[in-house]
Amino acid sequence: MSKSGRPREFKDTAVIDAAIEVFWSRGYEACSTDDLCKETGLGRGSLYNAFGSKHELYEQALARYHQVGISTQLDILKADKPVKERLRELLEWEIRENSAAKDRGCLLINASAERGKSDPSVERIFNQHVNLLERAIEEAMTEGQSNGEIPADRDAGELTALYLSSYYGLRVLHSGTMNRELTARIVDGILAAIF
Amino acid sequence: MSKSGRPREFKDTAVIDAAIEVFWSRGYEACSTDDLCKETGLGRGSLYNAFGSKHELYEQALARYHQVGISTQLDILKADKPVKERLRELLEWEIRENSAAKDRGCLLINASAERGKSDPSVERIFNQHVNLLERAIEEAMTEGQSNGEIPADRDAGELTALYLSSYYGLRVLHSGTMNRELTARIVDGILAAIF
DNA sequence: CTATTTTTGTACTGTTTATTACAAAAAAAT
DNA sequence: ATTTTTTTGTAATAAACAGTACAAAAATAG
Repeated sequence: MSKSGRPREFKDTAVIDAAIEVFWSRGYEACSTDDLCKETGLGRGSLYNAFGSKHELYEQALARYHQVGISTQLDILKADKPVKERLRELLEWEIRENSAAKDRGCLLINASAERGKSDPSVERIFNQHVNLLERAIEEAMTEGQSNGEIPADRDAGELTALYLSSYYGLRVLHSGTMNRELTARIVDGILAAIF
Repeated sequence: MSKSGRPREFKDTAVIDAAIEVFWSRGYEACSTDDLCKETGLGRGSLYNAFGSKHELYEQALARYHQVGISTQLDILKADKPVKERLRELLEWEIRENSAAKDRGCLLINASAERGKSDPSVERIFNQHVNLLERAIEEAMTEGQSNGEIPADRDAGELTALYLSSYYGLRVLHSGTMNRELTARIVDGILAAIF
């Protein structure tokens, strides 16, 4: 059972990774299908044959970025370490990640800001990402409270919301201002507020 | 000394306000000069004669949005009230503001996410906005410490960074997820962490 | 080899884009 | 009333856009 003809000359994931780079650097509207062809190395025929449209490729790029990103973040939050270390390491991961991404910030936040109100698929994936992160943070908080790292009389939901919002603020302010002193103070301030 | 001919049929500020609405709803790249003409009510001739280009109108829109926004936020932060009330009121202002803006969030954050890395004027105005906000928050924090509202042994710079990042996270998460329970918990969590 | 299937590059399509050109209109100055 | 200055709407322009058509190429299956 297989009538395979000529095989593809590219790996889908490599193309999507290249597309992530393009959308990350220029955003959705400012990048053209020509840009996508050039950066992925595909011709128009191949690109449209494999992905259907610019928007479908965008969706796959966001989905992959989400997938990779959420898994590394959840790994950090669920590691077998003191809660304080995990929460610090997530913040430090963001610092490194943003540097590696040339201060372009988080692709999902950028997508939400550019297209969240006009593209339901962007809104959906952004919500999913935040939700998974929020749940993992809350688990860490309650764990910290039951092992004595965090005062048990504080509201776990509030602690979670505080950390989550500071984390997203960090991402926006770090890439937007590139003020390293400010970001260092944010990291210290978040941890000092919880522990 | 004035050789004035036919006077304008529009007020510049009204046109810029209409342009703010367009850029806020669609972003920079996704909105066309036709959109701008339709929403401002100007013909192409008038628009180009008065503003020069789409980008120059964008710059004026961002500048006006910044001006109006920073002044109301600084008014709240410098009001003659307990520091705790001021800091709460800024968060509550954001809730109302975002609702009034139909969950489109902050135009400057959106602009920074869409174009911060490719448009120097966006980066400049975003930095200026954040800086003014940061300074006013720090003033409020040190004032709170000297009048006993805030424990004096905590680092004012860290408290400022914490509040600022949470505030920006609130803005992003509020408009991005439209999760009202989360935003309420963020507000409570920020205040509980400082007072 | 031949038949079949799929990929690939190129040329093309029709639309939309930002911006300009320009003449008619409208007001003010003299 | 005529000149001067500016605004205004329309028409035009050239480039860029997302997407399509299609034939040649390349591989497998038999």
